[in-house]
Amino acid sequence: MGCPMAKKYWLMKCELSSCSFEELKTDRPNSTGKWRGVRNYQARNSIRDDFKKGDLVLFYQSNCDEPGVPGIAEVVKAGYPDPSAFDPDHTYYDEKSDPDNPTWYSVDIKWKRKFKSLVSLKDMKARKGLKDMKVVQRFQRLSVQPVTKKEFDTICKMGEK
DNA sequence: GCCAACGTTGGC
DNA sequence: GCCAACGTTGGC
Repeated sequence: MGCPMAKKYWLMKCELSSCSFEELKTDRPNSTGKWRGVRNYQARNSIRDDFKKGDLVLFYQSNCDEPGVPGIAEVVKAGYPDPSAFDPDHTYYDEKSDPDNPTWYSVDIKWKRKFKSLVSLKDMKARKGLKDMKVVQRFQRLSVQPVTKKEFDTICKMGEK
């Protein structure tokens, strides 16, 4: 364990229709959104094991005219069981998830900063230093992806232009 | 709205 | 435990 307090960086995808970056800021108590309904094991593992309070998140919007990253959010609460999996009335209910040994996990993220301009997927693809990012690769559907500090910084710089 | 990729499901 | 079928994702 070299540096246990080191911040981690993430990219989280969200469909524009279900939660825009603006909504996170203005429509959520304390500008904090509860990330529910992740039903993918790889993403689950990241959320359960690797997310830490204070980690920074690139908020990526998919399924819209201009897919891209409008800004940054911060992890405020990490790796707790996803309550929606235990609620039979909820869209994301999963009868196989046991409250004593939950299958699915949640994370809370807080709106932090909006870029001057959207960093679009197109721009990210055009940038050589970002070509290893999962999100620029075609058919990469994983909704929670780790990002390096360098990639994170590059995107911040692009957004502040 | 098309369609490629890929995760999940379920029959065997 | 293989693998075909099916559903979902998401850029275009």
